[in-house]
Amino acid sequence: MATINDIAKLAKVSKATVSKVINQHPGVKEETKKKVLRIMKQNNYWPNSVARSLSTHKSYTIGIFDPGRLNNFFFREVFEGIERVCGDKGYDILYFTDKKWDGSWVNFGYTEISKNRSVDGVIMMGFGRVEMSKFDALLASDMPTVFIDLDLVGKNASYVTSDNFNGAKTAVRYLCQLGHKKIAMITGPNGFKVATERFSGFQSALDEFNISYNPDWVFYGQYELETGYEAMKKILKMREKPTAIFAEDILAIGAIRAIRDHGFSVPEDFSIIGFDDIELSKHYDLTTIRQDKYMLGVSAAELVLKIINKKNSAPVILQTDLVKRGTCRRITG
Amino acid sequence: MATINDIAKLAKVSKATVSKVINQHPGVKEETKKKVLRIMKQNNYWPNSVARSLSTHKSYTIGIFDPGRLNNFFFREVFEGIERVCGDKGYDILYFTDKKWDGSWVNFGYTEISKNRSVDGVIMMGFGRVEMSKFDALLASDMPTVFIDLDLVGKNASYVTSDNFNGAKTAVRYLCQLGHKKIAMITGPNGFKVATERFSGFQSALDEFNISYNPDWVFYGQYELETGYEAMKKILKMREKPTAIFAEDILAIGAIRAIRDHGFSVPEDFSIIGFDDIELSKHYDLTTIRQDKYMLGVSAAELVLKIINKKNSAPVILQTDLVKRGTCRRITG
DNA sequence: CAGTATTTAGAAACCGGTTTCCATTATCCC
DNA sequence: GGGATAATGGAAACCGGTTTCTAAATACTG
Repeated sequence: MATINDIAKLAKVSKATVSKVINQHPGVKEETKKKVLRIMKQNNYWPNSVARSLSTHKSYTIGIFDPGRLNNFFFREVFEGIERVCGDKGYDILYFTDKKWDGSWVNFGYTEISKNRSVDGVIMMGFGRVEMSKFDALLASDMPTVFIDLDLVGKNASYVTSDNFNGAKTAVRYLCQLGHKKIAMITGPNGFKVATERFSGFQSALDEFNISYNPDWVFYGQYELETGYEAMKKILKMREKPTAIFAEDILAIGAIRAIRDHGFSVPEDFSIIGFDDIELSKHYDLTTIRQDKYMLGVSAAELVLKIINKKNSAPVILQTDLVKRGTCRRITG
Repeated sequence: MATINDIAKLAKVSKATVSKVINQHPGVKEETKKKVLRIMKQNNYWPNSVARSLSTHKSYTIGIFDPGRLNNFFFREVFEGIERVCGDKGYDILYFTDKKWDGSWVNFGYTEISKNRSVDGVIMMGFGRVEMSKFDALLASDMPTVFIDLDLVGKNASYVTSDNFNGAKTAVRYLCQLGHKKIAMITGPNGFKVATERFSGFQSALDEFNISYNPDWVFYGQYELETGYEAMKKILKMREKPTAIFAEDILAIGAIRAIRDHGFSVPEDFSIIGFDDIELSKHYDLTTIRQDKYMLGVSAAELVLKIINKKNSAPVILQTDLVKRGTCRRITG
């Protein structure tokens, strides 16, 4: 492949001049610029990214850290949103893999890893609220950073998330409006930001309707179908049972399966409302709160590009929608 | 961050020596090596990847092209397999986005794009059998390349795929063994390699059981639920109906939904067998042929690393499994 | 037309590494 | 102890760009 030196020779100018033409710097006569451009075109020349990165410390690359492996149901859509925006702006995506370092001494955190590759910014996704100190250096650094679903900010760091609180509140309010007074909640790991916020929304809606909340009807677990299934099994054994259940989609689906497996049905015996609107939910006709996952990715990418370009970096909170399908019914009394 | 020059100064040696230590080249006295290593450790130094790439033309990075956006149900798992292997070997993943070039003149194909970023190899996924000439340059180049589900080979190119022919054959044979003689097939776009192979497997199994195949019972379309749904609707209107249907999972699920929506049931009225074993299939209790998507990713990554290391590059064909669930039944007569 | 201001182009240093090749030093042998 | 040989370390070139700074060429004054 042609290099800048080849082009310089062919155009009988110095590489400095070629570089100026490439980068549209002033101080090159129109005539020479034309000549250089012609030669570049003839040779299908484009400056080498790596060399460019070395001298500019920029790379037209956005890094992604995703060590927790963002929930399968989410990943693809979020990634697609990121990809769309990055592509449109000419950026590629560097996905940092979990490496097992060869017992080498280096103690590289996210900042060092990112700088070592000269990425222009990073998107952090799939992190829980664990070991927050791991982010200190990154937050303090000048590396443009956007967290997905983790409300961390810094000089050059911000975040995007769905409005989990209001989304959950809408869900539970909807159940209340349908006449439900006994509402259970099954949710994710206790420390997770999203789970915490949704739980607050749950409580807030109940308050609004003057319903006291029963701690026995709140279950925590992993974001796995089994968690919902097991929690529901417990509910089914209770003397006093709730009439409705609020749970993230995959947990809600687990609950539905437990209900059916035990000879009951939805929504006749229990109303169920989910959160997320994952692909699967349609197949269970699950009424749920929709998060726009694609938009989450789009927003994250746009935000990191803004930070890179020194524009405003206010966090982005995406609104959610209530998607009414068939798992909730009105009850009386 | 410390550079090689800093280390050289601190250790009172030349950067050439530091470089030799880093790369474990011979010709450095044990004593100096120890000293240099100590200084490196003290300064948490690790050589800059970009600079390294520039001089070695290697980057410890695998590129991925995925313009067709590999089927949602596949992408995540395949990607995870790739990621696992790359991570274990110290490679990161560069995901090339679809860029809209700024009307610039450059006419860069996959080869140029890859070389421009100095990736060590590329994995091509989500491509159909369209415009094969786009791959000519890449196949002829020295860029280590692995195609997923596209049987292209070259000096430094190979591929991984599932054994679609035998997988399909197993599926249809299973139906035949259950007594079915009237079998329909719904499949993907006509030009796609995987669709073609599966169709051959379908035919081959029928031959084996001396069953003539009815062209009216073969449907092509996109890999979308609706395709299966619509095809099944047509089947339901036929005077002579098949008793069993073979279709890729998402199409099979579409068919199941159509069957149910029209008041029939599975497997009582129709036996259905799928192909892929996507996440959704469990939820429909779909009997299907399982492709190991994670392993597809693992194999692709391992293969590209082999090519990079000048080891053998024979294509990898993964075997499939019959997963018996509840959508097929034995019929008599 | 000489003197000054402005364009324009290029030389050189730099980004942070690797690698070749040569000079020095240490080791070996008789 | 001197000469040959092997081990060691560094200078310099290179990878392919960007950027600064200065020199040369051109244009503008009066």
